[in-house]
Amino acid sequence: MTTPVLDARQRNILEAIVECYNQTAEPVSSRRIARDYEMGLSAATIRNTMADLEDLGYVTQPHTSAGRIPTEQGYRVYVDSMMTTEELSLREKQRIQDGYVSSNRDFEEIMEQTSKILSETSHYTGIAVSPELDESVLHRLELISIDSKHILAILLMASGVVKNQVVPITDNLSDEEVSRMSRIFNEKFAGLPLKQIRQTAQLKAVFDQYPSEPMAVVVHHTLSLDSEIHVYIDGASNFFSQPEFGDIQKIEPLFRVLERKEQVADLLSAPPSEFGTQVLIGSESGCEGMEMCSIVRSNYRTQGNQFGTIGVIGPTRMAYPRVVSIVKFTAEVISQFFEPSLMNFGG
Amino acid sequence: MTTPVLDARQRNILEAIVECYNQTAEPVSSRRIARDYEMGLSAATIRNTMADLEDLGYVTQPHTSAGRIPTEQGYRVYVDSMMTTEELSLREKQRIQDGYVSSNRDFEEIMEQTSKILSETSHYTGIAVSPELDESVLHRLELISIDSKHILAILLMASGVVKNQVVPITDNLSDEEVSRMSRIFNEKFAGLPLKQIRQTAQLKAVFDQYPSEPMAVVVHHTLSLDSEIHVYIDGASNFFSQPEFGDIQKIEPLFRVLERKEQVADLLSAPPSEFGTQVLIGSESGCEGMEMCSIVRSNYRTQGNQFGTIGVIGPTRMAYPRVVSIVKFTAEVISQFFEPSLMNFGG
DNA sequence: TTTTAGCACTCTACTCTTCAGAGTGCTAAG
DNA sequence: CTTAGCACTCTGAAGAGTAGAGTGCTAAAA
Repeated sequence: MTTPVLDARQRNILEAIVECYNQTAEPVSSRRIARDYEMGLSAATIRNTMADLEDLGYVTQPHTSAGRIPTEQGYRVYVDSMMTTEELSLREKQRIQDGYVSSNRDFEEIMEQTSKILSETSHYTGIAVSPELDESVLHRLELISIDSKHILAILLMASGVVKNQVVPITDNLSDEEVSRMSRIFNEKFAGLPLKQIRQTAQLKAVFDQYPSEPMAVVVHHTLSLDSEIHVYIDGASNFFSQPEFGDIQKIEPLFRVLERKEQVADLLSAPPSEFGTQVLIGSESGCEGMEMCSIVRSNYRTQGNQFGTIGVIGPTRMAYPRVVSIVKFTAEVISQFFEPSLMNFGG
Repeated sequence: MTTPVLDARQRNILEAIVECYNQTAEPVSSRRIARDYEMGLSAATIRNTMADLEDLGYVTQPHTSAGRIPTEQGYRVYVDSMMTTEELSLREKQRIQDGYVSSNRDFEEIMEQTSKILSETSHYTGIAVSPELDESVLHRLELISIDSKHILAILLMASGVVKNQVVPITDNLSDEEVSRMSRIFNEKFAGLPLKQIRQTAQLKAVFDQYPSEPMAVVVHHTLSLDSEIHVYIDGASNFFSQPEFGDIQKIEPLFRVLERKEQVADLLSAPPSEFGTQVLIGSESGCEGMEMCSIVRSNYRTQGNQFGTIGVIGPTRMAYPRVVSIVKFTAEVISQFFEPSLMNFGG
């Protein structure tokens, strides 16, 4: 399907409709555009053009005698080829960066702060999704003997993330045995992604050098750690301030979706081909309950070349230029946190 | 203020009003009670008693020609002296315990599962609050040298919780120096609650045995770790199913509160004098936005004799007997997870 | 050929009224 | 002390009327 080309006037009027509707949340009338946007055209002329835009599918009328509101298709061309993504002011950039000062650069804390900062600066719902641990590269494993029945396995990931796992053991192992185990493990596996380690570790032959029982237990438990993607959400209740969500029927399905973390993670995670910042408008997300929402998302990079996602969910009637700038800039800020100079222990 | 004593009939009718209202969410009429509850009394007689109950403050009328609904005071006597807390069926107990089978006994995962289980079995909002780390006893500190610029500090808490902290250092420290630092630290501090360690560590004299600079840095960073209480919430959108929350004005303030995790933690955390299971009805919680809600909460015990809280938040019109049983039982199940036989490394 | 003024038409949203139904309080009889 | 009966009150739904906003169309003006 080829999108019909709009002439200059049609573009101007569509842009005016989008911007006016985004401010007021009410259908935009021809008179309003004639009055508020200096086009040198009368309301009647604008009416004609609006009828054209409606035929082309860019705007629609809630009812016969109402103004126009943009369709998803209308928003799509606006986002793709009309809006000018404004650079954030220094003040706002500072504000975003300041949001992180209190944090200890602890991974979880950064994620939490991110969702909060995104929601507070955008006034919509902020979301941060951790990278999939499974794809992440193991830098080193450390084993510590806790007591006669437990070992603590510490996984230092190349990304800077640290994960623990308590491993129950039956035999009492000496400190030497424990450190030998970690040495063997690291010789085999340090530098590989967890996923691959998991696959390889199933081959028993790998451990023929060592009495297989305790080693197998340790490996098994170590690798069975929670590899879930974590999702951090903040500012969901900002939706209550949006007039078009002033109705329970409108807002309930949305909150039901936001409570299913895995679904939110899928929603935010871009197809691997696409990097950078994207906008999903309305039903483009393909998510039931999110038809009235748009998503602005962006990738960040952790050190092990892992990618996580952050984003903002708001009403379709969203301040796109601003939100795109915020999400993009915040993703850059996070990526910096994970840059070698700051967090390197993967020399 | 002494609560007036109710006679048997008044008690029966109050109980009937509470139970009927809890089922229907609509004001209860005298006729309905006469018909549905076998009291051998006519509607007129019940009306008289209802008027008495209203004078005493146990029930109220939304408007002159409507039935009665219980007041907070009415719910209070119901919860305190009328309802019979039913024992959960074996099936339900099983269901709760099964909710944990997939989990690795990892602390965070148990908390997440708990909020989910509470919400799914109660059909209200389930909440789990971790114990305050600050009060928690440190079992042992381990230091691992990561690279020339970073040490990893691992805090093994007596409760079974494990926390990490990456500590940046300036001098390159040998493995022996690192292990000597942890030895000194443990000699001084193992077995003490974090809070006390924090206070003592401020006295420089404590470290006179060791070149104070690197040690001080390590101690400072180690103790500055995120000691926040974590709050896990699930099933908040169950409120949408409650007819009395069918209005944005009713549900918005509630969701605003649920988004402020610290506030939820305060709400759930009982005054230290009270253990066991408690019910907070309506404005008893003293929390703005929660006037239409009740809270059922219970403590669980971690191994270091630390106490966390779990609970359920639902409408004042809540199935109290059932929810109290659920919360109580779930708290017992969690406490078992932390029992020495399963998780001991604090010999 | 394009733009605009004018006008009839349509639809919404608000207000007002009416009316049935539900439930009470009161009174007087059982 | 209990109950039947009845007048009274209040809600909520349904219907009618109205003002206002906005459109589409037509015919004149540029």
